[in-house]
Amino acid sequence: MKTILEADNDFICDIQAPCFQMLSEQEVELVRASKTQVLFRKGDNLTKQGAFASYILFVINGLAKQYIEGDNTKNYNLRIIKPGEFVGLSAVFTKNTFNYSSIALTDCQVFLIEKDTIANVVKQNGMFGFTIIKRYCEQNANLFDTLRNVLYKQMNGRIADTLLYIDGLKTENAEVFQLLSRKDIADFAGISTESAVKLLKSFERDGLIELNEKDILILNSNALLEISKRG
Amino acid sequence: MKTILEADNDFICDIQAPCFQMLSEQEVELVRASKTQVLFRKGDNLTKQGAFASYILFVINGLAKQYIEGDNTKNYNLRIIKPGEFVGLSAVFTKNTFNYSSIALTDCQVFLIEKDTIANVVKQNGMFGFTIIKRYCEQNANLFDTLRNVLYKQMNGRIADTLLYIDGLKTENAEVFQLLSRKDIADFAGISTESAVKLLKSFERDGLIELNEKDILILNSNALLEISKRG
DNA sequence: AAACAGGACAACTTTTTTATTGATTTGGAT
DNA sequence: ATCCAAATCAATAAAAAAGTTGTCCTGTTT
Repeated sequence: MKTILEADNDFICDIQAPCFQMLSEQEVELVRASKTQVLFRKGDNLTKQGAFASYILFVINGLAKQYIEGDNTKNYNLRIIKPGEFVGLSAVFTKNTFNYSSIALTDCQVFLIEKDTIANVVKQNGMFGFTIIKRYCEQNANLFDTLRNVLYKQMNGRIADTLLYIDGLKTENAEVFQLLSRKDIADFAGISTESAVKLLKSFERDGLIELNEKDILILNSNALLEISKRG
Repeated sequence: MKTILEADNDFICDIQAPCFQMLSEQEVELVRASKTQVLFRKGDNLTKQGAFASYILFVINGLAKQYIEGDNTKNYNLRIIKPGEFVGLSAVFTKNTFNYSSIALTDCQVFLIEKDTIANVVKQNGMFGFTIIKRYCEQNANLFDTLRNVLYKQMNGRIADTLLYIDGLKTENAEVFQLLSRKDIADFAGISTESAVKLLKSFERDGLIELNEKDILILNSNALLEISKRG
């Protein structure tokens, strides 16, 4: 008997995502043979910082949150992982362990591909390798932005940044703010929850944003951009 | 700078657990070289059903819960994982993926050992292999009990079983019941949460147990044993 | 030294989750 | 057809978590 978890496996995850289109029949077969599909429930960890990474993850649908864990309970949120994105790319080429954790914000269909398989396909297929490298570089560039953010900006700039970033996801995922608590937002900005709450209220008072329960509407993105730039 | 996550790594996890005592200097070195230590926070997944398993986990301290995921939201709890126990033994020898999920009930210091390493050490050291097999068999035997439970017993028997099982953990972990919700208990017994609540109350009325907030005191274990046997 | 950014703490409110209870339904066994 | 075990549903209560706000403390900047 097939459980729901396995059902329609072939149907759902036949490798239709754009980035797999450039693979040859034989290469697709390689990937298909080594992959496994998993339903991560809301709240499940997709990756755990420090755990061995023998595979990469490719998110088919659902949203997840990638973060680094510090001491005690201080996490820093790095990004929202969207459908069509990879998690754990660095595991393939260098590091043997995940250097961040990630957790499902909604149920996520994900498939896992063993790193040897990806490595082999990359070696065979330059074009595929190219897109992988490109993605990896993008993530890397974002890391630099993040670092700059933390190093040089203060509260206002950071939270403005955070709001603009998350707002950018709203086109594809209108409900994204509903999935995030004030603590989540604070952890994106790298400030305390209380400070985040206060800043949001003050932005609202200044007419920059509007708070509807958990949803946040950006009223004046130029001003926010300005605040973000000013730091 | 060392983060708390890494600090005292060598100190905490030098392989002092009984089951590693029988390893030679050189074998310990093998394990030490391939292992990584991770702090799983309360609520983190130690394993995810269906994900690739390239390592086994050894719990140093903390408690976790192992369960199988069904369709929708129906989970079945298999066991409480205690310090000194392995998770994912089957990954080493046969299956390439975890066939259950597990989640930390408290913060857990765990170390992860790559499966190749364990396999090699087992091949070298018969005595170590023996204890690994022994543990594996124990887990297996418990699985049969579980199966029998599900197949042949009804509510009363199942919840009596569950209570006796969890109560057995109280000697080492007095607070174990505090870590479990009524849903957790229901998922151990494989019944609905509401039924679990009602049965617990009825057991209390009959003087078999005493409910103090989340803690449960067994007053008449013989009667519970009887109920468990009767099924 | 004064001003400021921002975290920590405490008190409190609101929201969400968990627990509880009774009523109703379902699907087998008898 | 009837009885029973047990799930489901619905309403409510209780507990826990999240959000909010004000005050205070600390380390920097000017």
